Amino acid sequence: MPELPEVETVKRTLAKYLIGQKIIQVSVYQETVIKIPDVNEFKNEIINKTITDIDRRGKYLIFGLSEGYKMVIHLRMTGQLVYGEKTMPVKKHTHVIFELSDGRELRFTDQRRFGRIWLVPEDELLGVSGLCTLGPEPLRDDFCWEAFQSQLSKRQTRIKALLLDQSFIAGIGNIYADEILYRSQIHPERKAASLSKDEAARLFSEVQSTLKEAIAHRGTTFSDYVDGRGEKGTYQNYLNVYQQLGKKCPRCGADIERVKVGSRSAYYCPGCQK
DNA sequence: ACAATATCCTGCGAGC
DNA sequence: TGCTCGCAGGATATTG
Repeated sequence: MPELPEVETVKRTLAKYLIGQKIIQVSVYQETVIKIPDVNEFKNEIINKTITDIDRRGKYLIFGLSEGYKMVIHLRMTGQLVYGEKTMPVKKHTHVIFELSDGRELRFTDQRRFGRIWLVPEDELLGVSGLCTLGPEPLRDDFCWEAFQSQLSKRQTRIKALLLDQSFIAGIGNIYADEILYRSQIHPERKAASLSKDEAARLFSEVQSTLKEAIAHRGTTFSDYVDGRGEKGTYQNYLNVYQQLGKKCPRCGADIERVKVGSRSAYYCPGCQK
């Protein structure tokens, strides 16, 4: 599941190779992945544009293109964006291939077909669904403790559900929500407003440190995730609770348990998450 | 405005 | 062996 650390790693690996390259040709094999505009217009508009920069907002990748265009890509669950030689075997579920000016290719594959691509003029970027309602970026300097605490105190939903809400905070998915709550020693079913100031402060801090550590380890590869060069991450070796059912808590030795929060699994330690 | 739930999609493993 | 069922979860639409 590409969450903030995985998308950030894809961004960094791709930036090394793609900036300055021109898109020579594009093939679309699964039309539903192109959200905006329609496929023919997408092809016409993107050909001969140069990639000027790559940015990330939450789990969205934003490619700056020449002539003031932006291409936005969301990998959702199983999306992969890999740069490499034309001679690489074409994987099943390859939906879009971009041919680049250096003779290599950028390929978008997505087993579950949840991923989406938008191409818009710069001034219509906020028209990309989800982008304009995105909450604060947790690793930016302007991630604000006062606002975080104030928002928490007003919400009756369970804390795990709130961490997954992209309009509350951008970039956290199921893996890091569980890991962040474990490190903060907070039970996933606690109501957000019930957290003490100390608990909220721990949460605010662990959101940032967990995501930073995961980026340092190039993300978590649980099933599908690979970076922009097809390499797996290593943070799966450092998980404390996510998918660790039946294992012992590294902190207190209790058995890790699982509950449903909404329709998602939440893994936690019943011994030390209160 | 907020909270909770159904929906999309494919592959995989469990159970019979 | 081969079938069905449940599970995995990001974001959005819908319902209460």
